[in-house]
Amino acid sequence: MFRNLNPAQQRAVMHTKGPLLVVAGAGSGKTRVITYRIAKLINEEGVKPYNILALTFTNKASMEMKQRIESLLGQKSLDILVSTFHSACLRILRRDIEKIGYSNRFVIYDSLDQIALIKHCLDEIGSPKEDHSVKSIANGISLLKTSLREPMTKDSLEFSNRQDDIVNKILPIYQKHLKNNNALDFDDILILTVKLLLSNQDLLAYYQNRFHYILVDEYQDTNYLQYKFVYLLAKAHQNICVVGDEDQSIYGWRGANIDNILNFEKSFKNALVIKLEENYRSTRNILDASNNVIRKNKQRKGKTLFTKNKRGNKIIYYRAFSEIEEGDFISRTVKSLCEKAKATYKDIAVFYRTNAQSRVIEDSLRKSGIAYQIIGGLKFYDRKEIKDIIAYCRFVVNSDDSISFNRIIKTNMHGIGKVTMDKINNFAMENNLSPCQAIRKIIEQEKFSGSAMKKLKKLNDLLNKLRKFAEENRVSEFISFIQLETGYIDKLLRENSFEARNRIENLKELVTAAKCFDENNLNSTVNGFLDVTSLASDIDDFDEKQGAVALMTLHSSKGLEFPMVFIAGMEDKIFPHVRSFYNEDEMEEERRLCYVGMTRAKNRLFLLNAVRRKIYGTDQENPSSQFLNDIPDEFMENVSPRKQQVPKTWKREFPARKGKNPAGKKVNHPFFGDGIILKKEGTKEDETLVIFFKRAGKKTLKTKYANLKIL
DNA sequence: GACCATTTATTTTTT
DNA sequence: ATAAATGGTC
Repeated sequence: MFRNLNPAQQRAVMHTKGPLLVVAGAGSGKTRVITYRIAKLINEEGVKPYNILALTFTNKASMEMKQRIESLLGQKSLDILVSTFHSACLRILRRDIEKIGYSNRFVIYDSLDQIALIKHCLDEIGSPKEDHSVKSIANGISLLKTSLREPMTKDSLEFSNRQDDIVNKILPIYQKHLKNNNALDFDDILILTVKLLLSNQDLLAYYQNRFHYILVDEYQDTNYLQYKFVYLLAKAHQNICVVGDEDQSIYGWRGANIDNILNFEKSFKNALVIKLEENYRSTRNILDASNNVIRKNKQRKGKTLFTKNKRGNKIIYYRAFSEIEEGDFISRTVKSLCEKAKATYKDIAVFYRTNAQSRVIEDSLRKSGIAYQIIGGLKFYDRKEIKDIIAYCRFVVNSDDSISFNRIIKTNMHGIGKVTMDKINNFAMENNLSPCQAIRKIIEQEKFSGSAMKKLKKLNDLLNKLRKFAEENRVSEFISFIQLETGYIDKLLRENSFEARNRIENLKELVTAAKCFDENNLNSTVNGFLDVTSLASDIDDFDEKQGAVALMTLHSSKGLEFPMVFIAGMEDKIFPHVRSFYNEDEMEEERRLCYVGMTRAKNRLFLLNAVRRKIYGTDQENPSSQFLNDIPDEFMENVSPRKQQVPKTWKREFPARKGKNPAGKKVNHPFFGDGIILKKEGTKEDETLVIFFKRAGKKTLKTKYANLKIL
């Protein structure tokens, strides 16, 4: 059975007892090792499938793993729990969250709900919103929560009491509101699970005993909480196998902790480390070029992949004049690949650094009549119309959920506006009531004047009607009922625009998804459906069987492979992204991202960029990506229209004139916009400028990198 | 409360 | 360029 494994893979499969770290390079047969190892546990060691837990990050990865295991083991495999971290934790919480003082009817707030809640918090403390970007606060909150260490052992979540920054100030208020709304954000799902296990030894023992063998995929992307969760479960039996590759860690900005994999041997004593360094995916040219790129990083355990595959074609480098021409090159090449290299659309993928880049490429593909499929971007469950309907669902399940209630009001279908809404919210806050209780009270006491009262009563009746219907019908029927009964569909029909019709299609799709859920779950509940929708993402249903070129960000490409890959926008400031230039760790992460992108390609790789490109409406000229400089000529062929000089370093459009004080000069920065120089510090290489930007405020920048234009 | 004009902020985002 | 959020008027 294990003949078709190489020696390293065999060792990984055979080591079934005790901690094991498999450092699996790109395309080194990682999935094969995982599935064979599970097969060995069950077929040869007599381990019950029920005692095995396999953790992944995405639903797609877990579905794929399920399929691979099933094709190897058949029926037996169905009892293995193959799940994402979040859905595994969610199961645990739904069962036992009451043990730590929460109701198990909690709802899950996604990133958009989180933003709405943070805005509410900012209002509450009277902090002017323009001082801070809500998104960056959300990011800060998540980073703080996922790296949280001590508070989990305490009774309440206590966070750093430093009041000097907005994140620390907002966090306790934010947590208070989550609790009041009986809602958890994504991070809470992990935090509270760990907290639950820490505070209930019996429960912990139960799960330790249940999951005697644990396997974690993409271990390099775990954050502190996920590490803690795995550590707790595996602590007793130590049968923990993690698979990962530090060179493919690209979610550091979301709190993924690369140290988890770098320090695995410290966390689990006597761990065996096996490196899988033979690549079965890419041609030698592609692999060698990728190795040259990743070699520059310092934060590595260090490994060099090799392959017995043939050398293959050289990587193609094309420097276009504009982003439009870059797109046209892709279209042209896709066509010729399909004609000459007998490729089909589904063999081809285009990666880019930011979602905004996809539009130009789409335009070009569409013009050329090439079918394409975009992965990522606006998620299905993030669409306005979907969120609106889901808000009704949530509120029916959990009437403490003020975010959903606010959303229902904002659908503008109940004739209740900002004034009435504020009154309700204030009344609720003053009397410490949930919005639902507040309405009931207001109606009882006839608190408002005629028309507002009437509308409120009507809304209350509607909500009661929905509640009743939900109890007596299946989820899909309920979703359909909401769409009709609230007048949501009617309103869209009346609009009669292209956009409205599109929204109606999406709402139908939602009903279909619910039907699917009903069919798969005999006792389907609204709450169960909400859990699925909360944890769903778009890459989950990416189907490579469709005959279409796949377009996605480099981040989304992780874990996938394609015979032919284009990476567009390989320019400094685009990729590596401008925000990484001031931080070495972030620059290393960009480099890993480049490595991930390149190693997706099996046969052909095309690296593209443009001399000029329109960004946010203005033209920008960027030198080609510094990562390209690390690919030796022997692996890459330049087919650009004209030999073009590729500046090795950034153009210094603002040379520091000797002795002259630049203070007071007006300058323009490509990212921060217009500003005025306040003062100069340091000299030569270390020279920095303190600049006040109209939009971005005071910034300190290195002259060398800032790429300023004098105005 | 609806509508239009103005302002603002735009990395990546497995869950 | 562009979409979303905010602000002002009717």
